[in-house]
Amino acid sequence: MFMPFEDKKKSRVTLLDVARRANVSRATASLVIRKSPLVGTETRARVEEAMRELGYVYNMGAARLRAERSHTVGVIVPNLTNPFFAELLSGIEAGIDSAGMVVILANSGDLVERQDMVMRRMREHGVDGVIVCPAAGTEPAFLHQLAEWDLPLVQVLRQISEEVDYAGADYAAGMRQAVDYLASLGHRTIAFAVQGPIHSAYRERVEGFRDAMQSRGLDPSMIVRVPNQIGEIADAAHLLFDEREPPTAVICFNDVIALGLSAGLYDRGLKVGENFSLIGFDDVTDAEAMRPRLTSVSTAPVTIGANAARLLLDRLADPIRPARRVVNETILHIRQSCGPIAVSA
Amino acid sequence: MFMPFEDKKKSRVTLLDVARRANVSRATASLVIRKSPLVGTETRARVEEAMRELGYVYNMGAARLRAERSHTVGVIVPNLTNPFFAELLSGIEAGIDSAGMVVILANSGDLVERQDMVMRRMREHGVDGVIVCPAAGTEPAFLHQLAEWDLPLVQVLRQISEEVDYAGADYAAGMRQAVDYLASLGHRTIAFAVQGPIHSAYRERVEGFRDAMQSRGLDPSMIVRVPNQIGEIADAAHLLFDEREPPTAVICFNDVIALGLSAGLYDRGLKVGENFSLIGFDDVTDAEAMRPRLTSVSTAPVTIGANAARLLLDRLADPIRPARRVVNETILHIRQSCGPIAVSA
DNA sequence: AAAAGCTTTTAGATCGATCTAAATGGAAAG
DNA sequence: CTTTCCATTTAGATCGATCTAAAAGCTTTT
Repeated sequence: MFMPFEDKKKSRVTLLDVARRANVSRATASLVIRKSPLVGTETRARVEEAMRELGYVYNMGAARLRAERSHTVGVIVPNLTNPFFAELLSGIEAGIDSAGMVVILANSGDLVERQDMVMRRMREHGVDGVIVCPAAGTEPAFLHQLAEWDLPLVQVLRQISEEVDYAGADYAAGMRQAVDYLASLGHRTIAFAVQGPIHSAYRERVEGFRDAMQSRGLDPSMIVRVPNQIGEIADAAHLLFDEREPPTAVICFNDVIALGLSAGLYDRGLKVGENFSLIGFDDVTDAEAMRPRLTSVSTAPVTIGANAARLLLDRLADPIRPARRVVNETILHIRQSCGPIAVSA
Repeated sequence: MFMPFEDKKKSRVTLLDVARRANVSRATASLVIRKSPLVGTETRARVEEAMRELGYVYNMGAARLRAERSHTVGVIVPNLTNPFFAELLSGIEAGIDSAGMVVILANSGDLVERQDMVMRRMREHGVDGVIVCPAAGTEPAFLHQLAEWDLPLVQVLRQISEEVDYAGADYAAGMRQAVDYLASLGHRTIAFAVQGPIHSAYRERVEGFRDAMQSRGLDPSMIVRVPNQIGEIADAAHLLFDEREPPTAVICFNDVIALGLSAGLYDRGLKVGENFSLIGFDDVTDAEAMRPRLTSVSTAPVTIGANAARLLLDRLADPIRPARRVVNETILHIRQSCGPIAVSA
């Protein structure tokens, strides 16, 4: 807190200053910092005391130069304003932080060129590894390039290459849960409302929907694209009823769509949960606060983030172990936005 | 992309390698990287060519050690799962990124001890400056300490010290806008629903509410605390009606509360916008998707983040200029959640 | 032809840690 | 009393850039 021996305007306190004050060598002081078992108890105490007295601050930059370890992890997300990614980031940050490392954050804007740029920056900053939710359109070559450069890497949420660690959720199973639930309520014509750029998580959800529908003998072709702006989604609800045979239920690609469509259905005088059924995906915190409360497939983004952090830390500990996939189970959180077909008809 | 002369398993390409290949000295190569006007055009081209051929990657860590500049900015937020902070972060990241610097992110969890810890880590990593939304209960001494350490600092959203740069919004004016609007609709008994830890932004809103109410001769004492968990807010709506004289309108501390109370009022059979009026604060993207659409005071978190980034960059350029405050105007975004008192009565 | 004034290039020290390989001191073994 | 062994400690090189101050090439002026 106070630094009696520091000259205010003078340069920072270095390890050498600490060493001198504790009557040891620079090397010994360095060992103390790194908690080496080599130093004697009495010496260690003296050095620690000196550090405190001088208000010493470790210079990570200098250490990194020599030790080739920066205690820094790059995190690249395609979007920060979406609460889903914010929760993901929160999980990653907590995991990385608890390992004594820090997160260097970057936003790719879901653009591969920006992603290239940002990745270069990460390399320049000497990150020990990178957790990336790959921008839509990322080539597998991109990830392999990084592996070539010996940069430990974890993919999160979206999967580009099988040969690289991956943390995500079982979107296809989540879709099956949603379809099964609606089918058990008697629904036969079910729409799927989608949005945004095409990437692996998108395809997994679409294919999960198709498979689940087909395996029950239902028509899986009613896939409707809605606008990306949340305010415009409500006005797109009419798209559902332009179909030959209008659906009695809709599954949404994410909760944002569910929120928007819920408003749009309300505007059309439909009562969600009574004469129309709606299922969201992701189960963000708002789902609980909607009326009717939104039934949603929970993908637990914070947990996925924590898994990604774990994967990266493990990878740093063992760079040659084969690639691993950690796929989180989804949970269908049943609330009030779905009802039996009988009532709808 | 390809590195014909690199030995795969061999150590990284350094500036010296580049210099040798271009037949110049290390110093000249360094000048090229830093875009110094001193080097001749022909030489510059030769060096850049060599960098490309060797697949050279700048080592920021080494540069920082010598130059005392890390091109790194620390950002400390109290919470990442709240979409409001995510949007703020998005604005900060964009601003910092456009200056060619990167963001080191940390989460204080709104705890001063964690904030101390995290701040130490930032210093160890040699950040050039810090943007912090101070944890509730942060002492002014904490910020002054950092100034003492010559660590450029910007406060964002919450204001602890007048002597440190600050970016925020004019919460008090926002409250006045809300109160004035409701008063113009004829409301006389207006409640204020609050939540969360006490900090400057909290106090500014509460005081703004009090002042605005008092200056119109209205009773400003109906301040109700609701739970922090969004799912529990709806059930707390009854608190509003436990008052001696139940309010006809409520202003919410933030949109999360508005969303929750809207649900709670719905559960009680009240029609928001018809026989009860509701105003949110922050105008997050969800406001547009609620039904009825939420009238809310916009605080534009992305803009505040951009302002904070600007302030820090300016401060880095001129460390001795006096502290500045950038306070964003709020805008009352009128939608459908408020109605005239006549209908309510 | 020498001096002066540019522009461009460079050798070598330097930042603050870690690492290697060797030195030191004391206890145990011969 | 010397030798061996173990636990500590250390001097000095090193990481890869930047910085300083001076040198090397050019023109232009005297």
